[in-house]
Parts: sequence; structure tokens; C-alpha cells
Amino acid sequence: MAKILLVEDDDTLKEILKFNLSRENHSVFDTDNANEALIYMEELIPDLILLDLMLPGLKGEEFLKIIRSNKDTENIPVIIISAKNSEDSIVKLLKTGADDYLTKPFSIKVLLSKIDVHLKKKKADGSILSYGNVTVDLRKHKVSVNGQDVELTHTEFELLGFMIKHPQIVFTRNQFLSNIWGYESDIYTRTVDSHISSLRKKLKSADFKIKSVPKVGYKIE
Amino acid sequence: MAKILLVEDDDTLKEILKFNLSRENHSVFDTDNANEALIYMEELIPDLILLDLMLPGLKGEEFLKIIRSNKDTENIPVIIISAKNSEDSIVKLLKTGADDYLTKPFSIKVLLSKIDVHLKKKKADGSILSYGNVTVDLRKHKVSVNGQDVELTHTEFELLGFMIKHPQIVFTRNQFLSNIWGYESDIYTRTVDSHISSLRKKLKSADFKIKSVPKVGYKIE
DNA sequence: CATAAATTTTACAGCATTATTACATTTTTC
DNA sequence: GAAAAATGTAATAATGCTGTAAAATTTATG
Repeated sequence: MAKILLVEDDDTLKEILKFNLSRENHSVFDTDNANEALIYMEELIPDLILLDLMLPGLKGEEFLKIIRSNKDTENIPVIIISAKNSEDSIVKLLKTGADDYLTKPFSIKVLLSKIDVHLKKKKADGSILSYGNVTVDLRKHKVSVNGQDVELTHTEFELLGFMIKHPQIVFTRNQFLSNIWGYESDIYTRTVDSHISSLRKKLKSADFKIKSVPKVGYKIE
Repeated sequence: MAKILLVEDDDTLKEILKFNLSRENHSVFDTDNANEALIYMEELIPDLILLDLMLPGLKGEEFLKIIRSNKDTENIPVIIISAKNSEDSIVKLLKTGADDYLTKPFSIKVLLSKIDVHLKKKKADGSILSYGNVTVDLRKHKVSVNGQDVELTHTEFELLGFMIKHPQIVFTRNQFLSNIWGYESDIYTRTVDSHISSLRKKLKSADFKIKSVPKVGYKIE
């Protein structure tokens, strides 16, 4: 139920994690190095990051600093996976902005529940979004305009939720696709337009408009 | 006969408590720090929490606040164990939401009876849930629609109880599985549908519907 | 241990959602 | 301002999800 970015260079561990996370209905995007992870981040804004500290190339600590220094990503929970278990490095990491850590070897069950904790904490503040007279209740999967319920399909719901989480920000069709459909979908970009169109029809009485920004994408305004 | 979460870092005291609580037929989950306790909480929603205030890491007061701010845990009775006995800290704690407290050293007998009191009180208010014309008696395992008894199987009962505890909220099939069947069950998700289907058949005259939210899960509405 | 009851899995029909296409309209570009 | 490119949207086609009955399996019960 969440988008998780997994940065891990140990293939065996990576596969185990992918399997278990998928089973919990999360969609997993994996990479074995931090540089590639940064590129993923641009397209796709994950809900949570699992980060192994010992990586080739760009170091995990550096990566964490970059995440924390960017407006779009500064609030994403980061769970560190590490072989080190010295008090020092853990303290340093928590100071840099890590939300939690695990030292290898760890139990999958503990990891899954930690992930749950952080996602819930995140959700607890933001589970009811609103913009103008439109309210989106993520837990109840309900949308209302002026207190009146509006029936949306799943894709419409996701689209609206995504935009309303980042109002005014313009997203490209490809960003919509990777965030809502998933990174390996080969859906035509025009499909986004189609859903935007039906959303507009259903949200006629909203006091914001879904504006198209020609040659770029869409935003809420 | 209740699930009790014990957060205590003094090993000697912990063992004494575990022994005595088990003797009273409670199942005890123990940990020596609040961070781990939080993780337990997610997995297992305890019926009562015994919390020592003096802990390494996350402080007991903070932990209490977290418990009280989460929908799923806000009603769990918390009994504080503390070495402090100043009026100040006790008042503060009761304000934060503690249900009772004990100062060290205390008599096991007193503790056990306090636990009993709180469990009974809890059971008294929370054992009968209702939504619309449907009533679920958790203690007697009975369900009625318009005062008329309806026979449900165990799984159907659990499903209904879970949804009615959180009306309107959408749960995924996997959430049903982890919460009702348990974390490590490898049951097919479609099994949930099957039970939902029979529940619907038996609850035809209920004035709510079990609504499917396509691509997500089910909710009561 | 046999029978009943409950649970899980399977299978398939029906249906709602979704992706695509096609054409109208708007916006850019030069 | 005209051509080209991009967007709006209705209609169609394809997909895949859900509902449910029934079979297979497991668990309970006497």
C-alpha cells in the first residue's frame, strides 16, 4: 500500500525484501547504488526509503543528507539497514535525519512492523487532505465537495490524492505514471489525460481547477 | 486471560512480574525499552500495558503520549510503575492519559487486583459494538440484526467485528489477513472475498452495506 | 473414527474500470 | 496568422477485478 525505495547491493537480501514487501502490498523500487536511487527519486516520490549504509559509490550517509536537504523529499521516512552496530554511527545517523535503523541480521517481521509504524505515523498527520471545498479521506477512500460525496474510481482517486498532496506543483504525465501506475508500466501518457478529463467532469463544483500546463503536465490551482 | 505488554528494564522485577502474571493466565509480552514496545504494539494490540517510567531511550511519558494519540491504541489501559512518588509527576501522568499508577516497591497482590479492575472496566464498555441495526457482542460471540440473532461462523464473526470496530475505513485483503488470520498465514487473498460474500448473505437486512472498493479492499458503509 | 461443519480454494460469469483511439479544440511556434 | 504540436473528451475495446456457487480440504464434534 506504499511505494518503497529499496537501496541495497546484496542481491540475496534484496530479493528476500522485495518478496516480503510485495506480499504486504507495497510496491518496491530497487536499486543497488545511491546514484541511481537519486534518479529514481526525481520521477517517483517514495513513501519510505530502506537504505543500506554500505554501498559502492555514493555513501549512504551522503545520500541521506541529500534527501534531507531537498524540499520534496525531506519528510520521507528513512530506515537504515546496517552491518555496523557501533553506538557512534547510529547516533550520527539519527542526527542526520534517519528515522530508524536495523542491524544485520534482522527479522523480516520486525522490519515489516517498523515500516508499518513509520507509514502510519506519516499517515496520521495527513490522512485527511483538503484543498478549498474538496476533502479527500485516504483511510475511508472518500472524496467530498462541499460536504457532498463524489464517487471516484480508483485511478481518479489516486490522481486527485497525489495532486492534492502537492498542490500547485506541476507534475509531468510520466511522474503521474510512475507514481500511480508504477515504474514498469508501459501505459501511454495520453491515458493520464483521459483520467484527468473524467476527474474534471466529476469535480465541476470544486473551487479549484485542474490546470494543464502545456508541454509539461498538470497541476491543481 | 488477557494480553499484557510489560515495559520494564529491571530484569529482576520483570521476571517476578512475568511469573505472577502468567500464573493468573495472562499472556505476557515483555521488552526493556519503549521503542521496541511500539513495534510490539503494531503487531499485537495488547489489552493492557504495564509501563515503567524510568527507561533508557524513549521516555515513558513520550511513549504514553504516542499510545494515546493513535486510534488503535488510545483506549488501552496503561498502568504506570514508577520510583518517583512526587505529586507532580503523578498528576502530569494522569493528565496525559495513564489509568493508574504504582510506586516502587509495591505489592504484587495490589498490582494484580488493579489489573483485574482495569480489564473488567474495559470489557464492560467495549464488549458490545453496534453500527446501525447490527449489534456485535464480543463477549458472548453473538450478532443480531434488529434484535434478531444471526448465526455467524467464527471467521465471519471476526471479519464483521474488525470492520465494525473501524467503520467506514477501507481495509485491504492483506490487512484482513494479517489482523484476523495472523501475520504469517499464507492464505489466498480471495479467501477474504469468499467470507465477505457469505457475510453479506447473512446480513441482508442490515442497514449498512459491505462495500467493495475496487483495487483496494472492503469497508462498511 | 466417522460425520458434520467450517474453511479454503477453484472456476467462471458478469461487470466495472481502464486504456486506447479518434476527432475536435486549443495552444505553441515561427 | 498559419501550420504543427499538444490537449480535451467522448466512444469503443480490452482488461482484469469482484461475486458467488461449488469442490476440495481441513478442523471440529460426538
